[in-house]
Amino acid sequence: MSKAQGSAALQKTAGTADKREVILTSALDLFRHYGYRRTSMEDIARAAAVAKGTLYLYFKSKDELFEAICRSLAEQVGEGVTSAEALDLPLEAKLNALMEAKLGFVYRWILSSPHAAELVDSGSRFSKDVFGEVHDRFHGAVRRLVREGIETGELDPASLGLTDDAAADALIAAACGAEKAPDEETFRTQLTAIIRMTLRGLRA
Amino acid sequence: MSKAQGSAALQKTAGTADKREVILTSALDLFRHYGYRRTSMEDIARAAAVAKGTLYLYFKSKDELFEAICRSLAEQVGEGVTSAEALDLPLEAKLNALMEAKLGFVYRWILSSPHAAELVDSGSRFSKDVFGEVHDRFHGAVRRLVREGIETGELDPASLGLTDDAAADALIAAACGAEKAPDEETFRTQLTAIIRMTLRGLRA
Amino acid sequence: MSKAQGSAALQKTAGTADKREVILTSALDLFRHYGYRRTSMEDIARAAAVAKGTLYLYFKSKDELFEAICRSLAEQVGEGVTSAEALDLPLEAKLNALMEAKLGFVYRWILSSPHAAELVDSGSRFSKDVFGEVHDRFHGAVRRLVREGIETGELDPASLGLTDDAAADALIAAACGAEKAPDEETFRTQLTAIIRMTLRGLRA
Amino acid sequence: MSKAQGSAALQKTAGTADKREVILTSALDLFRHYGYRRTSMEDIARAAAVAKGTLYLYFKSKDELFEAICRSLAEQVGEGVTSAEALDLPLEAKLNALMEAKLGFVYRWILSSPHAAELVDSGSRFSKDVFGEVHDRFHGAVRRLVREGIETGELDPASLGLTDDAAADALIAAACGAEKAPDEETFRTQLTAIIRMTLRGLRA
DNA sequence: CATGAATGAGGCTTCATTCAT
DNA sequence: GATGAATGAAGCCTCATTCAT
Repeated sequence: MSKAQGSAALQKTAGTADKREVILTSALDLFRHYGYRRTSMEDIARAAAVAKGTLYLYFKSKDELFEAICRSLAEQVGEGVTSAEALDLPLEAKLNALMEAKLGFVYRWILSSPHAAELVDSGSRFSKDVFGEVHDRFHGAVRRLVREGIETGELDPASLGLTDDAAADALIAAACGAEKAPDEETFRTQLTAIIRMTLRGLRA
Repeated sequence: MSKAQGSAALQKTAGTADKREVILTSALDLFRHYGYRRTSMEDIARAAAVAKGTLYLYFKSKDELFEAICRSLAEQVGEGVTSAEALDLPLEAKLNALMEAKLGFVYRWILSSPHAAELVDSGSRFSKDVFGEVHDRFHGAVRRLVREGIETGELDPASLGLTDDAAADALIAAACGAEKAPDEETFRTQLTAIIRMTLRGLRA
Repeated sequence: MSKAQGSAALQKTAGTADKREVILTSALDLFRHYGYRRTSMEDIARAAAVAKGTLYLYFKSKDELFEAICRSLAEQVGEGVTSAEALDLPLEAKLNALMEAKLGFVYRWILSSPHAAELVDSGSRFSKDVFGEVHDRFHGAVRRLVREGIETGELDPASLGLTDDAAADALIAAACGAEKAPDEETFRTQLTAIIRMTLRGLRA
Repeated sequence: MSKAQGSAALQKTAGTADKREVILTSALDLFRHYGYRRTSMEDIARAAAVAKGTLYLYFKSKDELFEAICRSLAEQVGEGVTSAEALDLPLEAKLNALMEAKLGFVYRWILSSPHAAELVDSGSRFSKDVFGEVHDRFHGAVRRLVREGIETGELDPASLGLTDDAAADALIAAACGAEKAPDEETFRTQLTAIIRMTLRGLRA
């Protein structure tokens, strides 16, 4: 009924040019709160303060609307990762920045939702394609960072019986574990702790 | 259509007494393969070789059927954790056993499915309650293990600026990151790597 | 609204075994009165005194329901043609019987409807297949009849510059013109007149 | 999508004065190819290279647009019939000319379309009114022709037990049967054959 | 206990029509 | 006059759930 009346009011003041944006925002909001299944196109239309038919002027179907949301998020994450990659920082700080860029953003926008998992799953049909590029870039950045650490003698995965890449992958996997944190503060605390622990474990 | 004809035939031979079990098994199977949304009560009935109405003799609703599955899984995980806890092993081996008991089982049954996320999400409404107890027990076990390690002088979280419990929580979080592995072998490899890295990081 | 309340009441007394039949009858009735487009599944359900969902237990879609109607009619026409073919009558009488079997039935059930044309067209996607067999049988019967007439010396299409089959085809086409009659009496009168005229024209 | 892009381009060069004509032409084209239901106002607008709203400047509704098409066709048929009526030809030739004027035109523009039936039906609500006048004129012309034939002694419907008008009506009905021909050549062949047969049947 | 035919609310989508620019 | 973004009623279909047998 009045699921998203509040945000509708706020967004109504937005110009008509970016109605598409309003729809995307409203939809993401509802998906995060109620999940993909439980959010009907009617709900989205109401939240965006447009008619149901209007949604179909901007998105061919509910699925495509969802895909557009994902694409938009992926883009933002991508930019964050690229920025972090350009920073000139010591190893641990840079790893933190990279992880924060990737996981932090995703965390704040998606995973903090009670329906995070379903959202990710609903998109699983295409999320490989949508999130693939940014994921690869992130992966590459971490691997490079690890290799640099090895070259400078700061890291030594071999002493743990790990190849360079296996170490990087494990580093990433471990950091991802922080995503399950119940709130953002915990998330950040855990992410830092994990990175510190694992990096120390990899040190020569 | 014939989604689960195969298992239906197999299960038909089961006694009528454990029809409830057959339904649970068939449903889990379908949920894992097709997701919660795309699995209809009709599909489940067919797979379990019973009539649709029969499902409602054993479970009040689709949601409750799903909850029962979760409860059953939680029970099995709980038993595994308890067993692992009772083992008399060195620190790293025991941590591995505990993690394997908790994560490995969940991984094999849920997360390895292409619809893992949706399943986890579908249960999010109540998963706290269902998985809460086993989760707490697991958590307690790891914390105890960490404290033991500190007492024996093997671990020293303080040197990383972490409290005992924060270290245990980060350990768990990091291990959970392995759940995203694409296949079981990778999962096991990464789990081992993560534990080795983090434990070494925590060593005195 | 109350489009077909009347027939609904009548049909409600029918046994549940032939609910499929009730649906078919109700649907044909509505299609004839209101056309395919203007008849909604809801209307049909109401007329058949069943729920909307029930329709889908018997027919996969609106189109398929329509196809089933056509198939049923084709079957009945086919039987009529077969019966007429078996009769032992003089040429003109037999031609009349055949035409009546084919055109008369179609006329009474479909073409008398103000939406006849749309119905035929709606089915055009498959009507070739559905009505094809009966149409061919009818065609063959008329052609055989014409050839017999020629053999007995009663007919002589050649004197009009027509081959045997062209004569038969023209005979059929001419008779079909009667289908446009505004009422059944006119239809029958015209059919008789057309057959008499054309046959006399073909006589030796 | 690009249903009628081609003709759109061609028609774009037309002056704005006869935009109405362009719309009519484009719409008829689409109706013939795709049927009334499957042709949306959007399709028509695109094909006519105007905006959707423009259609409503010239026609109050989709139905009225269709009615205008019918009216335009009726007018052309009417002119054809009037021309044929004025010709000074022997009986059979004149009948052929009249039939060709009426049926041939309709055939070429409507009935040759795969959606003929639906079109005819879509107009059934008002086609009596639209096609009524031309139909009556045609009817009258044929009846007069028959009466002339009787007066000159060329025809003798009474010998078949038919009144003058019944004979004329049956003649028309029979000729209409040719409309179902699959292609124009067959149509013309059958029309000629039907007229020859029936006229010979009516000869004294 | 078991069945499965029946239900009907609810979801997604289309499209004729309107109206502010 | 012309536009095309916006509308919202209406249609088709799915599926969790019920209940008479």
